Amino acid sequence: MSREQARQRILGAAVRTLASEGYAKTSARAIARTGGFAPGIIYYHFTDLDDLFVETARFTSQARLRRYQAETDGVTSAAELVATLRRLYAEDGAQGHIAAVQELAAAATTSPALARQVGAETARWQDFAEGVIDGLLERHGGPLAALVPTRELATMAVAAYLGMEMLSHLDADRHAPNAMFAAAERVAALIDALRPAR
Amino acid sequence: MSREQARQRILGAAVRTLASEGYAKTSARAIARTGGFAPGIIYYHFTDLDDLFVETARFTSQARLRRYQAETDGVTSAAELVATLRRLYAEDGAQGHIAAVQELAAAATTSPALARQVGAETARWQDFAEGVIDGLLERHGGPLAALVPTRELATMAVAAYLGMEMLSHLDADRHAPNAMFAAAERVAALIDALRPAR
Amino acid sequence: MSREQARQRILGAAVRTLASEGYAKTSARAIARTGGFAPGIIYYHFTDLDDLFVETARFTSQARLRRYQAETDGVTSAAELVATLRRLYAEDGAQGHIAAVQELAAAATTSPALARQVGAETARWQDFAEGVIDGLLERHGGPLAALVPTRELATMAVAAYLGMEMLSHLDADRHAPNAMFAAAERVAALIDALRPAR
Amino acid sequence: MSREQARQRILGAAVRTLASEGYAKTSARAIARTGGFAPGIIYYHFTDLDDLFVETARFTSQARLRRYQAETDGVTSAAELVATLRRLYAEDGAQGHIAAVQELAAAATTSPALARQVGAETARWQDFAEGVIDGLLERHGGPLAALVPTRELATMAVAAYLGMEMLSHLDADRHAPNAMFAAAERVAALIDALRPAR
DNA sequence: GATGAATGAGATTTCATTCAT
DNA sequence: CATGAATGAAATCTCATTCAT
Repeated sequence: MSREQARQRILGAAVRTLASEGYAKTSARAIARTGGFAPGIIYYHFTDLDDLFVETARFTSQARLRRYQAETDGVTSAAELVATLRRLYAEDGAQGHIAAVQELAAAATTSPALARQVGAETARWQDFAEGVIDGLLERHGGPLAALVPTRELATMAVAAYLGMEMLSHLDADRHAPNAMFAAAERVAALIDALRPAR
Repeated sequence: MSREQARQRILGAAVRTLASEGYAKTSARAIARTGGFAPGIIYYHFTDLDDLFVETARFTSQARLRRYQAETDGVTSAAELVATLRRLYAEDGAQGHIAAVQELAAAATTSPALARQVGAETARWQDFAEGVIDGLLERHGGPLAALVPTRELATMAVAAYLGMEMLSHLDADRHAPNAMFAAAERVAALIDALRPAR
Repeated sequence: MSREQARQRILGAAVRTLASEGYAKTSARAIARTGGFAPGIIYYHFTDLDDLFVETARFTSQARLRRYQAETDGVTSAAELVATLRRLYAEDGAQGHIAAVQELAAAATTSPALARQVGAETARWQDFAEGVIDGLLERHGGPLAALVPTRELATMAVAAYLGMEMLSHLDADRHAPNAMFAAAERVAALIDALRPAR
Repeated sequence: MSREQARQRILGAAVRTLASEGYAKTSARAIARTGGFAPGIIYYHFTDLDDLFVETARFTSQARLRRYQAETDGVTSAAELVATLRRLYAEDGAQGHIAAVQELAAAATTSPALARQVGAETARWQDFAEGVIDGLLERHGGPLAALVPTRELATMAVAAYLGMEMLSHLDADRHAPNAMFAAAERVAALIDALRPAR
C-alpha cells in the first residue's frame, strides 16, 4: 500500500470512529479496530494521536468543503441553495462528517494545536458561506441586499449548522433538521419572490 | 456538610471542569481537584461518572433556564430582548454554562442516558425560546408575525447559540459573538421599527 | 437494641452475605446492606472485618454443631444416622452455613487469625464426628468395629462434607448430594444388617 | 515471547498466586508480582480477571489430570493405587494445584462463568475417578465389586480430596493427609487380600 | 510498510475505616 | 447505640506509545 493510501486509510478510520464513538472513546486501538489495521501503524504515519486529530480535522473538512463548493457553484436562487444544502447535509449525516468535526471541536478544549486547526477550518467554512451569500445577494439585487450583514450571517449559518447536528444527535428521530430545512425552503421561496423583475 | 450541599459542591465542580478542560479530561480526579475534595466522595453521592454527568446536565441547564426566564419576563421589544440576551450570554461565558452543555452534548455520543437528559434539556430551551418569540410577535402585531415559523426559529436559535459557543471557543479573541450580537441589535431595531402604530 | 442482639444481627448478616456473595464481595457495606444497618456500626461491635470474620466462624460453626449434637444424640443405627444427616445437610444448604464456612476456609489463606479459628472449629467437628462413629460402632459390636480407623474416618467425613458442598455449589442442579446420601443409605442398611444378634 | 508462551507464563503465575495468597488477594497486581511482569499484559492476553480465572481452572485442572491419568494407567491393586495417589497428592501440595482449584471453587460464588468451568473440570475428575474405580473392581473380581456404587464413590473421592486440602490448609502441621493415606493403605491391603484366587 | 507483544501511567471505581452528630 | 459523610489506598482495566521482528 502506498504511503498516501495508508494515510488516507487511517484518516478515514479516524473520522468514522470519531463520529460513532465520540472523542473520548477514539483511542488508537479503536481507530485501528475500525480500519482493520494494527495500532502501531498510526505512529508510522503520524507523530502522535494529537497530530492525527489535527490532520483528521484538515482532511474531513477540506474534502467536504470541496464538495460543497462544487455543488453550490451554479446556484442562482435561495430556493435552489436550500435544496442543495439539504442534500449535502443528508450526505454529511450519513458519512458522519459534521459529527466528527463536532467531536474534534469539543476535543479542541484539550489541545491548542487542534483548536488552531479546527478554528482555521471553520474560518474556511465561514468564508465559503459568505461567498455563497454574497453571490446570491448580488444576483437578487433587491432592497434586502443592502441591509444584510453578510459576514455575521455567514458566521451564524456555520454556527447553526454545527448546532443543528448537535441537537439532532440528541434526538433519536432526527426530525429537527428536516423541519428546519422545510421552513428554510418556505422562507427562501419568499425571498426569491421579492426579487425585483429584470 | 449536608447531603444536598455536598451534591451541589460536586455538581458545581463538574460544570467548571467541563468548561475548562473538556469532557475527555473531566475525570473524577480532575473534578475533585477543581472542587477541592477527594475523588471517592463523588461515588458516595452519584452512582458513577455517567450519573454525575446526567445530573450535571440537569443542574446547570435548569439553573440557567430559571435565570433566562426571570430576565426575559418583562421584555417588550426585539431590541430589549437582544440586549438582555447579550448580557446573559456574557454571564454564560464567564461561568462556563454553555461550554459545559456543549461538552456534555459531545459526550452524549458515548452515553445513551446522557443523550436522553441533554436532549430533554435542549427541548426545554426550545420551548422557552418559542415562548419568547411568540410573546414578542404578539406584542409586535405587524405583518411579519403571521409569516414566522416560530417552532423552527426557536430550534434554530438554540442551535445557533450552542454553535456560536463552539466557534468562539476556537477563536482566541472571541469576537464572533460580539459581532453577531451587534448585527442582531441592528436587525432588532429594524423589526421594532416595522411595528404598526397603535 | 441490646448489645448482644446487635452483635447477633451483624453476625447473621455476615453469614448470609458470605454464603450468597462469596468472601471477596463480603465487604462491610455488603454486610450492612444485607442486614439493613449502617456500615459504621460494625466497628462498634468488632474491631475490624478480620475480627468479624473470626467471630462469624465461631458463631455459625458452634450454632450448627449444637444442633447436630442434639439431633444425633439418640441415634442407634447407621441408617438412622444417615437419614438425620441428610435432613441436617438440607438445613445447612438452605441457611448457607456450610457455604459460609467454606468461604471462610478459603479466606483463611489471607488471615492467620481466621485460619486459627476455622482450624479450631473444624477440629471440633472432627471430634464430634469421631464421637458419633465411636458410639455407633460400640452399639454395633460387629467384627467391623475393630478394623475401623475412627479418627481418620472422622476426618474424612468432615472433608467429604465440605467438599460435597463445594461440588454442589458448582452444579446448578445440586443432585450430587442427593445421590450420595441415597448411596450412603444403602451402605448403612448393609452395615446395620451385619450387626450380630444380641 | 510467543503468544502461547506469554499465556502460559500468566496462567502459571495465577496458579501460584491463588495457592499462596487466596483468591481474594489474587489481584492482577499480585499475579504480575508473582510472575515478574507488568499487570497490563494480563489484559492483553485475557479479556479480564474473570476470563483469566476461567482459563486458569481449565489449565491447571487438565495439566494435572493428564499426569494422574498417566501415573494410574497400569495400576493393578488398591494398595498400588493408594501409593500412587499419595505421591501425586504430595506433588499437588508442592505445586499448589489443588489449593488453586479450591480457591477457584470458592471464587465461583461470584462468577457464573467460573462456576461453569470449575464444574466442568470437577466433572472430568469424577469421570476419571470412576474409571479408576471400575478398572480396579474389574481386576478384583471379588464379591465386593457388585455392591459398590461406583459413581457415588467417585464423587465422594473428589469431594474428600478437595475437602482434605481445605483442612490441611488450616492445620499448620498438615498431618491429616498423611494419617488419611496411611489408613487408606491399610484398608487397601485388606481389600486386596479379599481378592479371590485365580 | 506493517505487526503485535509489552509497558507504565492513569482512569474509574470500591472499600475499610474514622468521626462528627 | 446508631448514622452516614468523608477519606485515602488499592483494585480493575484502558491506553498511548515503543520496539523487535
